[in-house]
Amino acid sequence: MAVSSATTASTTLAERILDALQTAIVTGDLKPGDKIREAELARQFGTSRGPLRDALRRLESRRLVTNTPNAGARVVSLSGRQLVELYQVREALEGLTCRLAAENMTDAEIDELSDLLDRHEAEVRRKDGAEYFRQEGDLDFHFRIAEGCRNELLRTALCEDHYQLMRLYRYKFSNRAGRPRRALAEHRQILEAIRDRDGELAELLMRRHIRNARETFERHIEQQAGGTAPGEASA
Amino acid sequence: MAVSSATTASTTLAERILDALQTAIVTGDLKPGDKIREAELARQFGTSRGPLRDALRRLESRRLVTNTPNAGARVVSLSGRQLVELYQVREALEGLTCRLAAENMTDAEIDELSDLLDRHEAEVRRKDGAEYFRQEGDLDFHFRIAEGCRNELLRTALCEDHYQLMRLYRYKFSNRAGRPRRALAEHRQILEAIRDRDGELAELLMRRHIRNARETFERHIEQQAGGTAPGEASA
DNA sequence: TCCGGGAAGATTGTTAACAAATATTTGAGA
DNA sequence: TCTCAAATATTTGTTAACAATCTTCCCGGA
Repeated sequence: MAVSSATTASTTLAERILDALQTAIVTGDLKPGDKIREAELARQFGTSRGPLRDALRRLESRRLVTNTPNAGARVVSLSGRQLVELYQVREALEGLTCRLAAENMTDAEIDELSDLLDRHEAEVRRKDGAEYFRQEGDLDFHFRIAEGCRNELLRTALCEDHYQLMRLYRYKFSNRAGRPRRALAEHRQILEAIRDRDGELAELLMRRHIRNARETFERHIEQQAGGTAPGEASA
Repeated sequence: MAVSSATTASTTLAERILDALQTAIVTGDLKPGDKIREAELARQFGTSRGPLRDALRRLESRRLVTNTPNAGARVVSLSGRQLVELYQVREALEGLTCRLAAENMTDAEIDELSDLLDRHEAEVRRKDGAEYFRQEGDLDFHFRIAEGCRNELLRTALCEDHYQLMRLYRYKFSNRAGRPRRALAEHRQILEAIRDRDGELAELLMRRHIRNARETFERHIEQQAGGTAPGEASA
């Protein structure tokens, strides 16, 4: 999977469980709101509850799991409002990230980013390719930029926290026909600003890109108003 | 202590240890770079290593503790560069926060914020008061705004993560004579923008406020160039 | 039929002992 | 005296059992 970063052979058992659980959540094997029973999962992974609890605490810090004392853990379930909050924060954070990336990425990294967009363009032309793009390709672009910003705090916050949440809810986003193509065009614009080392413009374009995605999402949930908020357990 | 939020009687043992350890780190009982021995601390708290490890994982997610597998945990030790990164992120995050606060704070909250600044002004007039202000008062202002922004994601990121790190390094910041007074003036400006419900201006002023603090800090570490980076174990 | 109380069951929180890895000390050799 | 390696000691990672809490289901009463 392009986005899930390296599957490094983790040294400690808790870390391996963390990776496996995060993948299970993000790919949908565990769905938002699902109860997580420690004993059951521990048996499933062939370990004891200790390392599993350890992994759960880390997932909690990444906001992929919520825990209520003595009552247990569940896969996170965000309301529409919380998803809008996530977009608001992303707009500020990724705007900064993109400006820094324009200043700090190497020429080689920029060339690779360009290649990535070429591949995305080819994939968008095929129907299933558009599906792929919608699901993982878009985030791949953002991943690269976060890696290019040379600010470890930002990179971690985005790649390890925010983007994993976005993956979890990706099937809710950018559903409108034509959005993938438009998103790709926005990516190209951003790339050009980065290539010109125009940090100010890169920030502006990235903010607008995310604002567009948010507005698409807001229209989406407005359409099905009265219905259940996405990902929330039906009340 | 004004800043440390409520000392709620936590339900679970791990949470109580978390609070106690965070306080110990942030107040300086445990210093940056200090090794954390699980057995020793567990004995100190009168518990076993289980809940203590649990608390350590959570502190790790708040970036107050770093952990290397099989080698143990240490109190975080940020380089000058990492502190500048922290300021960069804060500028983006708190700018947004302040704009939202201008739109969403209640009139009552704004009045309380005004009272807080009055108290700070009185304290700045006394020498030791200036000291207090430099240490905790400044952050208190930022705490209130984060609580007023009505975005839970932002509030948590700032109050639970970033501000605690700032407290840890507060003795490194704003050391220049006159900075507390200037910071207080900036706070007043921000408050007025919030009272006018001028989100755009509030964001701009908050960003400038943090940028000023960062530049003060950058001059500070430039002065002692060649010396050890702040908080880093001397090489 | 609906509501509340309480016992039984399941689940999480905590503990202490064991296994594996890392740090430290000791001593031989140059 | 210094360096390197082996052995020892310390520390972290993991496990399984015990305690406390919550959830569920059943039953009696209105």
